[in-house]
Amino acid sequence: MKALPVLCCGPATEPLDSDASETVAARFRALADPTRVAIVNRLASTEECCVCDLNAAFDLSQPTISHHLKVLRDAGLVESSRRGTWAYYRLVPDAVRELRRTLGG
Amino acid sequence: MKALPVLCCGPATEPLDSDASETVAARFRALADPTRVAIVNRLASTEECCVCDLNAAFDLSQPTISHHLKVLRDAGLVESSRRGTWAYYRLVPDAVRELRRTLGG
DNA sequence: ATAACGCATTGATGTCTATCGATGAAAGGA
DNA sequence: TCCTTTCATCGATAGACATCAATGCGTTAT
Repeated sequence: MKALPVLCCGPATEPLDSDASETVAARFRALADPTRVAIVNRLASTEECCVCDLNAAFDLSQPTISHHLKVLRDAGLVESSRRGTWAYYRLVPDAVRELRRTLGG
Repeated sequence: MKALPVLCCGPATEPLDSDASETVAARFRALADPTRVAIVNRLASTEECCVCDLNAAFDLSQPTISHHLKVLRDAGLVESSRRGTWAYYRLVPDAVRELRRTLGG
């Protein structure tokens, strides 16, 4: 999981090389699906959430939710920990902040 | 081109309905490609740019660049105007700000 | 020990998308 | 008028992705 350039689209932005563009695009790609946006949205106001709740909240199969969580994990936007049988997911606020900062401001 | 919800991922975020999630995801999807990130990056520091310059700057065919510009236009992130034979593209700073705000202020 | 539950992974499938060559449309120049 | 340039659109294709059923694995309950 590579570090994000400071700016991509804000005023006074420095030119990105193609590698940096790919890194930024990869981060946005993680949020380019409505289900993942909804998952992140839920985690943003829930502190912590077990997968079973997400499975219940979305009208999608359990493997599909698991897939989306993996995409978000690989992007560094969420992190998880197992406690007993359950897996709990949390948002990584720094990752969101970093992404916001990339948009300038 | 729908309006973006105020927040999707910031602290104290309100729950998004599935329609709002799709709207947010669509905006991110426009930036989910390295070429489009690079185009937006270039426009962010160039004020205005004709398509011919973009064609020269990227190692991609002219139809491909044109396709990416259409995606960015449909997302409201850029706008264009023709002057004579040339088409000039500009960033829409408000769209970028709106997207940044969605990530939490 | 065995059944049941929670979650991840695998494999398959249909859809979306990035890319290109070919073509079209509009404008300018010879 | 005809040719050239600039850009958009069309049609085709290969690769990526969202989705599900089936399966595997670890944990808890009976």
